[in-house]
Amino acid sequence: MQYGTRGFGTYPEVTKGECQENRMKENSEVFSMSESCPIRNVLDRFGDKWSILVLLVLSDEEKMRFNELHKAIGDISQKMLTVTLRTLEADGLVSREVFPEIPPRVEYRLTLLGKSLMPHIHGLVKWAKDNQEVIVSKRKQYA
Amino acid sequence: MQYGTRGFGTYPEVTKGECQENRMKENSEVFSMSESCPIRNVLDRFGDKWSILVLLVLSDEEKMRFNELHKAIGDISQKMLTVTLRTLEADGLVSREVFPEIPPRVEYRLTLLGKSLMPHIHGLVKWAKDNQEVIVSKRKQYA
DNA sequence: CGGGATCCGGTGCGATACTG
DNA sequence: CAGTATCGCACCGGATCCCG
Repeated sequence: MQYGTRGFGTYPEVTKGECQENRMKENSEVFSMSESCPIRNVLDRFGDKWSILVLLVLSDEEKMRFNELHKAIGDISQKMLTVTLRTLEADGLVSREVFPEIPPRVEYRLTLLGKSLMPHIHGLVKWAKDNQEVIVSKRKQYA
Repeated sequence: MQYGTRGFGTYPEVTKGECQENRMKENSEVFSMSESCPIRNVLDRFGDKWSILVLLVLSDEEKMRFNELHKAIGDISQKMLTVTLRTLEADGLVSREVFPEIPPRVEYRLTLLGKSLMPHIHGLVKWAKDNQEVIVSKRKQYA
């Protein structure tokens, strides 16, 4: 996540099909547009292990504390929860509010940007629910 | 991908919020439902580096050969393209048709199941296109 | 052409311990 | 409570070689 250019960033090229900037003749080399390729940006962001899960959990509580998130997800380490939340914060998907109390309290919630993403995530999740049995059985019968 | 239970599989628990099977009182231990948790299944499947990209490329050509895919994506290694295609095939999202010719020809295309997933992927991609500039700038201004 | 097999480095991520 | 710091390793994925 926080390493290098973070995952996909290492791979500068884009797909011909979707990143239309460089639909040239049909030249040999597709050249780098990594920063501006939205596909790579999505995949980079959500290809990691926990982001979507954190977003999902946040999305049906609206405002959660660190340990609430931790318990809700169950098997994420503190480290990865922290890292994931920081990344989501950096991307503007999640807001982090610190209350100067003792003991400390920190509240996380989705930003508007974050909320605007959720329908698509939920779409995926719904699809997954509808089709997981088929997929699991297909996978089994696949030698 | 092909290791162990493949990525997310290693982490058996589920989220309380979405995998409703185990909304118990509020007991300490959420216990394993990995096989039946659709969220984990989605994330497991698409959390990898290339699956979505391959699906996207396939989705706007309908029928592609191995090397076409390879060129279209540009920076994927043969190995990962093979592995990704095999996984997608095992899951029933992509079909693989071998023509017994010389030189050999193999055609990949989305299955109906695969096609049914694409709207959601495209939703994500559209969101990414619409919001990437905001995100990139947010990330920069984030110390 | 469309892969499979093997080797191997970088890193994602968990476990553990410590702090304000 | 909400983290940070350090350590270690599995595993992801690229490079290379081979094969029908």
